[in-house]
Amino acid sequence: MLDCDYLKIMTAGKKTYQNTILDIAEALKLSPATISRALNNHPYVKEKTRKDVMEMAQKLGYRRNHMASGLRSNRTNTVGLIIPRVSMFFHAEVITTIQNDLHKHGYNLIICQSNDSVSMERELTETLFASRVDALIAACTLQTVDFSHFDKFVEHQTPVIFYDRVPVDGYKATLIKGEDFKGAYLTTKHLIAAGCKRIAHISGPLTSNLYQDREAGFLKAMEEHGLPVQKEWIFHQELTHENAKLVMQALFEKDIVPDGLFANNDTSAIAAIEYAKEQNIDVPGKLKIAGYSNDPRTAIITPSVTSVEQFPNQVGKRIVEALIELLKHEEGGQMYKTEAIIIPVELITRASTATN
Amino acid sequence: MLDCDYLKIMTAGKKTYQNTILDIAEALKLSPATISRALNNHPYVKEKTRKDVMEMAQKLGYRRNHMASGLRSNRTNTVGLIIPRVSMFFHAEVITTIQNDLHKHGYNLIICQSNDSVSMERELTETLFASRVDALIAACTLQTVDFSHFDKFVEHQTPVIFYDRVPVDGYKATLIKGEDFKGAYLTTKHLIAAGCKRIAHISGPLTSNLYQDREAGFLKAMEEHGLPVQKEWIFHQELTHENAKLVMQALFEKDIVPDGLFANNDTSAIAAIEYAKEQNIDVPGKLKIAGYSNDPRTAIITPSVTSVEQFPNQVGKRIVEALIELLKHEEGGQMYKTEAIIIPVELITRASTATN
DNA sequence: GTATTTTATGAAAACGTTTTCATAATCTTT
DNA sequence: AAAGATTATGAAAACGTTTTCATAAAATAC
Repeated sequence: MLDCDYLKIMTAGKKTYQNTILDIAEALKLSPATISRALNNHPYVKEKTRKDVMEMAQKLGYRRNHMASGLRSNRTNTVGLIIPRVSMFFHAEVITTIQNDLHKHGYNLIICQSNDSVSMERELTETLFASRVDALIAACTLQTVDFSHFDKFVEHQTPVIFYDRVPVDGYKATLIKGEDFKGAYLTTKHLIAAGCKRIAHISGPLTSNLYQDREAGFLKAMEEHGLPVQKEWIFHQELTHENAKLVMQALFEKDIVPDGLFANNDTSAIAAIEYAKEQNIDVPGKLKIAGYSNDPRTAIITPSVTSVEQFPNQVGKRIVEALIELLKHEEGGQMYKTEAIIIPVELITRASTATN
Repeated sequence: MLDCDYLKIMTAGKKTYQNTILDIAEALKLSPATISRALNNHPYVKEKTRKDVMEMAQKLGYRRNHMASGLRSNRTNTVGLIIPRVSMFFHAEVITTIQNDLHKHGYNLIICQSNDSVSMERELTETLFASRVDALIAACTLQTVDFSHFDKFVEHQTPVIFYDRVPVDGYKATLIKGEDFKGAYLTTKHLIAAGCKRIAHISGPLTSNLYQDREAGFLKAMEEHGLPVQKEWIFHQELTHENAKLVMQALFEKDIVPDGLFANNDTSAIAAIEYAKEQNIDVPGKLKIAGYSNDPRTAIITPSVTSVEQFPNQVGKRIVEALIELLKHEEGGQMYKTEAIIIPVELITRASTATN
């Protein structure tokens, strides 16, 4: 008869076959406290004990109950993420990196989509707060101007990181943004250098800092070159395929038509290319087109589209870096970085803006 | 002096300003049990009481602690998801729907990426199991042939749903798959009908049921039309851009070249189109090309690429439907659907396979 | 060899809910 | 009006950890 009393635990007629810390304690004639310490690499536990515990845990197929431990220790090892939509190229890439990097540090990621609805975004902050996430990452809705639904996290000392679409400086959260002014400035200058004199601009809603900054960049470049800006050639709208087509129609049924177009996302730029093809408008001969985000489609369409690379993987990487640092010195340490983290952009020039 | 004793709770010098069920109980002179029942819409609670509780909860900014409730009730209202990569078009779309639909039913989604590594996939099952997810959704690695790391969920009565890349029938889990045989069969027939006689086939690793089924569909169509299948024109490989280009080089440096290509994903098909452009091979004149998945890029490239639509949103929708049903009659009910759910496919024909 | 520090363990409380059991209050039925 | 059924509430245990406090054992210092 072997001394495998503990095996009874596994086969006992309990409703659940889940082994707990108490089962390990019983099997080894130790207290639950010691088991917990051993499993958590607490310094005050004998090497031999730790080894025994680890082995027994393995043997019993023990798995820590995250809810119990989270309840007691007030940590969940879970980070929440709120984004408009998973399936946008830029965001999909950012998420990929965030999830991979967080996993390396032992954190889970709960992903929630606002579908670009402010009320949904608001609701999701409730859900994630109730889930007691250790930190929150958010790319807000374009319509989000009031950020008060994030206040509860700040008050509760939970780090919040905004990226892409961020609140104004001064909010007690970490901000990670791209060089939107510069991206737009470079693109516009590039169009001008390629010979464009009458440049139209498809922008997003000005409720978002993103498009404010880009428009400023656009205007700066135009101004520097003494080019007139026509108010009715700047469009503020949701950046969809359909809207972009409508804009093109409106623009090209007039007598004076633009010879350059700076669209604020690639979907719009692609729609413009398609319209030009349909109407036999020569791109880049008669009209040069640039987009934003360097979506893979820009490289594939004919003509390929000049766009601004935003390095989504860099964004994701920096987000996790910042987060881990903030989570390290919890209690006491700053819950946010005082200055925004800026991710550089790069203009990728392609056929749609070529000269000759 | 107003009777707002309960306000003290909010401002008391506690370390955390989190209000609990006990605070509501105290404020209303009720027991925590009643509060809990009121909040959970338990039938045995007076209408007036429920109203009072709701109001006070609102007033105190109460938010349920998911960990505490999960610990006690053994439910987390969280579903785990394991996929190869978030940023693949098909998966991004599936996730979008899953997350949105699950949220409607009050479930959170923890998304994990295996990066197509079997060992990572194995590790993630551990993590998600320890998190006590109420259910698991998985799209496995192409190399996953042993599914034993999912056994713990099955044994623990936790529903598991596989999609896209699934284990053989008979595993105690719900299976959701596309009509892979049919998709490949239709595509091949279409190529043949368009006049192709020498069709090459870029397949994935045969470790996955996906590519087994598709290859069977391809072979069936070829056989039906009495076309010879050349072993060396069937390639089993990781479906990357680079690999596809290599295949094209290999194929077109021979004397006898194919006049049709059926690629098992769109990335490969697009790579083939690019190669053809570089080498001035007329598509669809000299070579007709078809892909799989109906990635947005297929519609945009010139020539646009024939592909197979898999309806990712349908897939996501059906996954959640099945899940909710399984979770409803927990305890006792089946933990899986005995027969696989099949999502139809549709061949989208485009310029790359057009005749004359 | 005693006093002190350091290391190692255990007992018990705590985390915030849910749920069982008991009981009180109310409503039906006779 | 008594008996039974139903509705409404409370007390207390439970979920599986972590952590505080106390104390025992070992190591170090005097």
